[in-house]
Amino acid sequence: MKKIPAFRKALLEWYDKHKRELPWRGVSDPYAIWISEIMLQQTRVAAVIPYYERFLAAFPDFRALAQAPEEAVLHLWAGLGYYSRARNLQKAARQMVEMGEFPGGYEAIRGLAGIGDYTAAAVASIAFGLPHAVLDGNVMRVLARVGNDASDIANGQTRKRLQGLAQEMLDRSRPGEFNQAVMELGATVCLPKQPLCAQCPVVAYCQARTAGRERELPVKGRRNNTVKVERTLLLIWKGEDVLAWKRGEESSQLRGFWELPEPEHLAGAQVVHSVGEFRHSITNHQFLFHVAEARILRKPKGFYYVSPSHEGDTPLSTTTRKALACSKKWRKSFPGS
DNA sequence: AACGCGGGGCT
DNA sequence: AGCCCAGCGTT
Repeated sequence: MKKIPAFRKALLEWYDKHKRELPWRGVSDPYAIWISEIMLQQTRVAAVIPYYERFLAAFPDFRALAQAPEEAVLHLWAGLGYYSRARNLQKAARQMVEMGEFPGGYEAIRGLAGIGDYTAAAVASIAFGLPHAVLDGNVMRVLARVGNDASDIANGQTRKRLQGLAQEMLDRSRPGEFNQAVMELGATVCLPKQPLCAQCPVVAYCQARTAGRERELPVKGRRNNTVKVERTLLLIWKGEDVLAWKRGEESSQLRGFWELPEPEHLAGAQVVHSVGEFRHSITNHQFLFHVAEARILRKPKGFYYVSPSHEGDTPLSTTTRKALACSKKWRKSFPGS
């Protein structure tokens, strides 16, 4: 692309004036920047903010995080999704304790658990001012449009080329802010469906806009169809406690979280009544959960009565919490039952 | 290269 | 009803 210096200048001036005030903006602590970047992986800013505040209050530095019980970390992460991020976070914190410090170079950062190309470049540039360009969904969209590039961004070769282009565009005097400026543009102006080109500081450099094709870019390969599944969760009370089981180490998903039993688990369970239903969609599955209260004669092996109100040592899965909410709502409409 | 992983908000 | 989101690790 021509006029790269002018592009950088226009973008950075816009960023200085229009950037959103976010809790991790203006922070210089690499630890805090790292936490924010991990939370922001595939997760919107609005969802991250409250988690970020709570997490930093609970674990102010990598030593505190390294020492914490995994249950406490998962509890603070519950609801944010992609739980391997939380486990890798703690793994990386322990790596830092071994190293004696937060690593200050790109390769060392890239070697930490849960850190890939994107996050390594983000932390290196924002926390340490190193000249590494980030490439995420926002950057790919902006670059594909600026260059009017109709290549499939799901393709590895395309990504490699875009990574090179991003590196070429990077303002080496302000790498961290330039990276954030491109992402900010993608998040607030260069939107996927309806780009706000009238507000765009670099519209003059956008070849897709010139061609009138900005809404058609970027091109992305089609993904899997969604699968619909119907299931039932059982609430079996013993006083204030409810019967649940814990996902063990062998579980590939939601490891360490507590789940409610289903009829298949409990051959002898007698359903008392239904308390409602809720929808829950994850990745390409769309669940409809029926929720029922039930009774059993004897506690089955592998199940325990846990207290939903003392969630500190029993992280509850989102479906468990939604089912408990159904029960609470049902009780409100049928008091005394 | 393809897939699994959460969950929510917007179109 | 999809699409998309400051992606990463495994196979």
